[in-house]
Amino acid sequence: MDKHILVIDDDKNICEVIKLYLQKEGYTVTLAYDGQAGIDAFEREVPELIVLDIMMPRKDGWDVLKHIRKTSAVPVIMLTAKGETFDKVLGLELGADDYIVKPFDPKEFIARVKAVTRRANKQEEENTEIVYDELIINMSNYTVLYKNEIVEMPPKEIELLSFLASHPNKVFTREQLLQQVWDFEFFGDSRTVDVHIKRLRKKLFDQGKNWEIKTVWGVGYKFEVR
Amino acid sequence: MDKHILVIDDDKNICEVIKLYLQKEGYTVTLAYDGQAGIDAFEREVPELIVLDIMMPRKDGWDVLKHIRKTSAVPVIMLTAKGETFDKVLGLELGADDYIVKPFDPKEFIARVKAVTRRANKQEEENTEIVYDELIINMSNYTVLYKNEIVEMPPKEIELLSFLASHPNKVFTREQLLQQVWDFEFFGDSRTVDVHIKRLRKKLFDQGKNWEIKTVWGVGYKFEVR
DNA sequence: AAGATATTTCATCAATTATTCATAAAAGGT
DNA sequence: ACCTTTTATGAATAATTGATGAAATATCTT
Repeated sequence: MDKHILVIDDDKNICEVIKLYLQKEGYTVTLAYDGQAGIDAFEREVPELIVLDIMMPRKDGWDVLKHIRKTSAVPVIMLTAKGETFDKVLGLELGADDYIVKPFDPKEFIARVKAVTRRANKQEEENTEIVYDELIINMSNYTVLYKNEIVEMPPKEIELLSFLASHPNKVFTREQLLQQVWDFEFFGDSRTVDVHIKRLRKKLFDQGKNWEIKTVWGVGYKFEVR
Repeated sequence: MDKHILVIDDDKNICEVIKLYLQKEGYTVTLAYDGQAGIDAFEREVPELIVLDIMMPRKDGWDVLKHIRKTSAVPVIMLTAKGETFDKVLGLELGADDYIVKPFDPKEFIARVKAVTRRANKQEEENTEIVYDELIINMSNYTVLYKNEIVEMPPKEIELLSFLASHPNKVFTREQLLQQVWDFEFFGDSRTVDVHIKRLRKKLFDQGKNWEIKTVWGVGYKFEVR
């Protein structure tokens, strides 16, 4: 994942502040100081999210959004100054994902950014089908096919399998898995992961497949593909 | 690793004291006596860590931090005088990594410095792949490839190998290795290192490779590259 | 609300890895 | 060559970590 965000706003101070916050969260940030520059940057960089001010000289935020939506479903958060009325209907129609009123609380801003990107990523994940040889994980209908047979599995197991399988060969600690697959802030027993791994292995047990859920002793688990 | 630290504080006495402690730990130290000088030094030197006082004339610590964070994720420890309240929220938002209240205990200070740098280095190391000819150490998979074959190894050995290999030609004493590769404060037998070295050599034994884990008599070990 | 299903926790055992120790071997100094 | 210091190594022991079945909770269905 690239974690790249494009910020389009003619107020350079605001840009800087936003950039700061986002960078602290680990995002790479591109700034554009007017609508046209924003469109150019967008076409050059393929960001994961766009933060877009409405009131800008020449090409305003609505124009930019319209333009972007012609070719892309990238999530967009609109910025609007206090006092300015935000036309929700228009926003909705044009496909804005959220809007924030300036001046805003940094925490809230970050929270919204995360919410929107999470939603978007999820949607992406939900529509993904992961295929390894005879294993097909389909997250849009929560089914797992193994050797052409449907393997019945509870959701958590599917999610865990899906997460591991979508990052092949990378080792994750139990803590990382709990964070990624379980709820955002989950402080349960890390043995929980073991149990789910065990069940997955039991259900998908077989010789001679080209992948395997492997234990990395003292570290965690990985979905290993040969 | 450069082990270079930049200290920014207008109190020259404190600067000197800090410098002393840090140098005793083997760091190279640059001092800057006001915010602007600090920024200049930062741009010139690329330190591994910055120690930054908040209350300074003209450009205060927050300004400096803001400036630095525009371009860099270098770890920063903030200094704050007793009585002064440290705005944790602001600190967190701006991306400070830790803060220490003056006057401080030298031991604690050093401990924090080490903790912060360790954290930063770890993150860097976790995503690294080290390649020497026919040896490939991948820390994100926890795998070692030697002559295109996976060499199974317990984690400690991989970590030791990885550490040595990522500092080629540098000699480490057993004590240093215990500190760096083992847990922070590990007071075990230093022969433990020998045993792990032995096992590594056994597993990676071969003639005519362009690297070697070499014993430096009376000192320690190094990963020597020809 | 009862029953079914899913998830988490827990206790125990087995497997793996880490550490220590005793002894042998090697290196350095005189 | 001889003695001292340091390192290498094999084997024993200790400590950690993982797998697993079963029990306890939580969640979902009807």
